[in-house]
Order: sequence, then structure tokens, then C-alpha cells
Amino acid sequence: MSTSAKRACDACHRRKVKCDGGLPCRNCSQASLGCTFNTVPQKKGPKGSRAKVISELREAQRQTQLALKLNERWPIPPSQVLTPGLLTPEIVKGCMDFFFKHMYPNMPIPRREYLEQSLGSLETDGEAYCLVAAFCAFTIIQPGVNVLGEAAGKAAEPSAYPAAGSGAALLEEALRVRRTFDYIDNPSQVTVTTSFFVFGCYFGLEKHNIAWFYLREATTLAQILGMEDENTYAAIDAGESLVRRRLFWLLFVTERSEALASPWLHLAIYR
DNA sequence: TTATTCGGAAATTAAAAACA
DNA sequence: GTTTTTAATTTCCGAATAAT
Repeated sequence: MSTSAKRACDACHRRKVKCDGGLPCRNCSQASLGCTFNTVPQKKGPKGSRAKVISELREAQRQTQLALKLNERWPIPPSQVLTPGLLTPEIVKGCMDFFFKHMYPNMPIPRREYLEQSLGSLETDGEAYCLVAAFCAFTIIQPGVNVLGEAAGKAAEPSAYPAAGSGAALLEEALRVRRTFDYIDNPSQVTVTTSFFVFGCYFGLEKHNIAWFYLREATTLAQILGMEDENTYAAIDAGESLVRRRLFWLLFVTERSEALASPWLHLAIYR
């Protein structure tokens, strides 16, 4: 590794090139530039308290404790509660590919990373399971969607499980598993998102009364979470807070314009 | 082909924390 | 007090792009 100049001249610094430290330096001479050292270097090193890492660790531990407590209060659904062969990795993959390609621009929730992460814990995390099921149901229920066909670049093949690939079956599964834990008393952003997808499913199935019921449920859960309160955004990281904000406005817009919701939803649905 | 730009890895530096 | 850890800042490599 070559030795660094004790200080690069203003031009070399700006150009991000190695300065030989001469007066003028070789780069400045070649470029016919005045070789100056006018900029005052900033003070290096940390400023203020360095307790940031400790705070981060504390927060991480707090979140873990919280998750453990929630699990105590929401018994993890035993795997036999989940219908085997219904929410297959192929279905989830196909739905994610379709959703993030065609629908995400108009409905930028949830985060793809969250869904991908959830795949590893579907059997132990009831909330995640319900969200993924509702998400897939919503995607499949859109008219003209052939999730497996698009994912494989060919026509969908009949699955071993008769209801696999059926949006209605996945919707029913999400709602059934959801009833096994108390999501109303302990809502989270995931709960709200799930209710929103359930609303979208019923809307797609043309069951408008039930759809509005779940939209109201999503809004009420959002209210319980204080999503309208700007202070609740400060404590979470930027990516999470962005999705939270989007979700809030999605609910706000959808609820405030029930009459407009129909064309809006279908706008989101068709590309 | 040569010159220029610039993202970002590596090096440098200094403040805070840990240790003796 | 000295040493270690951490974070802010600088340097400049090298890939991408523009100019010739």
C-alpha cells in the first residue's frame, strides 16, 4: 500500500486523486491549476457522547424481551393448526414476484424483505403466517392473475393440494389461524397490514360489505397503534417508518374515498 | 486511446470508554 | 495515568464515463 500524502491539496481533494504534496503538486501542474491548501480540515473523531452503541444494544434487547412477552400472550399456533400444503413456497414466491412487479408501485406495502424474512418463521410466528397468507390471497384474487404461471413462465399446473393456489382458500386460512390468537388487544403494524389485505381480498371477491368491515378494522387497529401520531415514528428506523407512513396514508385515502376506492384499487391491480 | 469523475474502501485521527 | 474502542473524516484506488 502506497503512503498517503499528509495532506492533499484543494484540487486533488476535490478530484479524489492522489496528491504528491508538492508545491505545486504534479496533478495541479499537469492541469494548469493553482495548487492551494485553503480548505480548513474538519476535526476528526467522534463528537459528543459515544453511548450510541449501548443505546442500540439496549433497544435490541428491549425488542427481544417484548417479542418474548408477546409470544407468551399470543401462544404460537401449533403447526397442526396450519393447513399443510396450502401456503407453499412456490405460491409465496409467485405472489411476491407478481405483486412487486405489477402492484407494488401503486400499493407500496409491505416490505419485500419482511416477507422474505417471514418465510423462515411461518410455523412459529402466527402473525407472519397470517400476513403472508392474506398477502398471497390478495394477489391471487386479482382478476386475471395466474401467479404460478407467471412465476414459471408457463401455465399453472394443478397442485397436489386441491385448494393450493386458490385465493379464497388462503384467505380463509389467514382468518382461521388469526382467530387462534388475540390480535385485537395486541395489534402491530403487521396486524394492520393483514387486515388491509383481507379488505382487499373481499373487495376483489366483490363482497363489499365484508370488505368495508375489514377496512374499518384496519383503521381501528391503526388508531390503537397511534399511527396518526407523528411521535410514534421517531423511535423506529427509517425504512420501517416509511412503510408505516405509507400504510397510514393508504388507509386514510381508501377510507376517505370509499366511492373512489373501487377505481383506485383496480388501478393498483392492473399493472 | 486518454482524461475525468466519483463511489466507496482503507487509512488516519481524535474523542470516549475501559482498564491498571 | 495508558490503552483500547469507536466514529468522524480524509485520502485516493479503480471502475465508469466522457472527451478526443
